[in-house]
Amino acid sequence: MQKQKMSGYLDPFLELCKKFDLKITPQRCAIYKRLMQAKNHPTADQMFRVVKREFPNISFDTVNRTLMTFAEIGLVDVIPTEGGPRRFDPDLDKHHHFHCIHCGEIVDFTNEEFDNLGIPEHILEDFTVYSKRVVLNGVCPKCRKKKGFKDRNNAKQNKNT
Amino acid sequence: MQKQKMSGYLDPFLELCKKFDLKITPQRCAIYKRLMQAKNHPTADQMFRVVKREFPNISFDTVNRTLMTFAEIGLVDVIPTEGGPRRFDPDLDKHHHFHCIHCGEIVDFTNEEFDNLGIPEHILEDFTVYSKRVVLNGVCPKCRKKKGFKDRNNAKQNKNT
DNA sequence: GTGATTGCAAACCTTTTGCACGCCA
DNA sequence: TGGCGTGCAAAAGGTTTGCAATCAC
Repeated sequence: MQKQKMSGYLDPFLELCKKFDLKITPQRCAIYKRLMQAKNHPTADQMFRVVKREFPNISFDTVNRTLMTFAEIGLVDVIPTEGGPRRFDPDLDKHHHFHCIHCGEIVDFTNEEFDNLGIPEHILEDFTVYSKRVVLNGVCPKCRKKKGFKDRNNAKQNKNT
Repeated sequence: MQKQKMSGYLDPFLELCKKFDLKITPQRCAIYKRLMQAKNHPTADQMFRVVKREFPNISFDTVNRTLMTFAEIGLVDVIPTEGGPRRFDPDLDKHHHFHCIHCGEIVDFTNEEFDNLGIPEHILEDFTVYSKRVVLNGVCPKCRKKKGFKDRNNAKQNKNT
């Protein structure tokens, strides 16, 4: 009966599995379920810890491999990061990223102007484009407030005062 | 005399070092020099191999740490990647990235419309923005041509024919 | 002279790979 | 039943850290 109650939100997942000839396993279902609830671009390890709570026997590899599989079939996005562990983005709606070069945090934001950007013709001729995103780099509010924060554009401010 | 000949292109680098109280070491100069000649977003390891040719004693760590230092002072960009080694972008001019989800290649392109995008007011209020970049995700021409390439939007195309 | 920088080595973290067993279709 | 998927373990790859020696200022 659990299965029937859950079938609703699992539908798009089941469909996609069928489409790509992926077997429907309890592990994959659990990972999908938690993924849809996830906020803030979880890493494979974070997902592992969450899923492990209701699926104690699951291995990290399964979670990691499953997430990669999900990425391949377009169920999640893999977020480019600057060196740290891979991050997955379950939010497939249009949104953009602000990346803090200080703490590494990635903050989502939405913006219609960015959404409506056209993709240049000469790109479309040669490339198949799946997604488009504006990425801002800088310093987030939290880091800006930190004592001793050195603004890149204001180096040696102390010396010049 | 070598030093005098080279002082020209090193000038902006020397200035920046002074600005941030960084000591000017032969290692840093060599890395900077090669970095400015680099194409295609080198990794720390690639930079290490190149610099090593004219500076056989240099260690990987020095190259890696120096590149991170350069990134901190805004001399290079760190390119977000999806899992592989960190990549550095010495091209600070406005440009945008196409990322191939198949081979991982990052292709630069320029686009005026993208360059002229404004940054939303509500972002500017809370965040300090250093750079803005449009990132496209998809499949590059090389991968598209590969035999057996599966279009994400056309799974099971063989079965449906 | 002094503190930043370098080179070396080990530690650490994450991802990848190989393989036997088990489960879904 | 057959083959994909899982779990375990080891390996690989890349980055970070600690420290002593060295070098720029």
